[in-house]
Amino acid sequence: MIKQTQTTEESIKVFKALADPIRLEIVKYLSQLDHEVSCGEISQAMQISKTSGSYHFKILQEAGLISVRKVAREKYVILDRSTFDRHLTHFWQNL
Amino acid sequence: MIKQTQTTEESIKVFKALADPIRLEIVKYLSQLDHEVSCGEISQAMQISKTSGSYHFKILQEAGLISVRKVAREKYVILDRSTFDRHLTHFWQNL
DNA sequence: TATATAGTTCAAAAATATTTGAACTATATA
DNA sequence: TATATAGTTCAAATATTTTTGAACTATATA
Repeated sequence: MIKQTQTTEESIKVFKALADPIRLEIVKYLSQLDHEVSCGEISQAMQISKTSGSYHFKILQEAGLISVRKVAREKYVILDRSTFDRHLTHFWQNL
Repeated sequence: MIKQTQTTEESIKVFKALADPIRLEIVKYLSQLDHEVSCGEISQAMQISKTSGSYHFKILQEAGLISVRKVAREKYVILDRSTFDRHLTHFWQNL
């Protein structure tokens, strides 16, 4: 049993990040693939501009919902499920 | 095992509703008491005006996170835990 | 070297969300 | 009946979020 701490601020960031249709679709897409995917591939799949993609990835990353690996020109993202667990799955425990 | 359906729109409403410090505090307060509480009592505990309270309760209600019972002049609210379960606790199952 | 590709940054515009106070409805009580 | 209480509604002001395109950095490739 692991003791969790999280500030209200962190939770707000997570809920804000999930409170947008594009970002929720990105999460759904990543959860189905369940491996690293490049930002370009995701932007294409979501039909959004790269500028818009860049904005939304930043918000997801700052909420801790995705983690990011830079490989040369490209950026690969993957879900960080521990953050979902902490804030969603174990919502009542950590409130 | 119960089959769940939920639209993206519903999920967005829930996450938006939780993406605000006042509303998250209201949820925390209600979860600790775990029984019906009047809007007035909550507004007082949160130190917000009744107008602001009214606004936030509406958003929580429209997201399905609280249910409401009107008794004469007063309005009593209580958490609807099934909505939290559907959208948070069982996030991955229902995505 | 020249050109293409992946992604970022910036500022302006547009869209949404929140706060505020005044006026309101409905019910309770002196 | 007069007054107080609980909560709603409205519109204006403010704050925050999202979109957009142009200019940019860094890397790859012809």
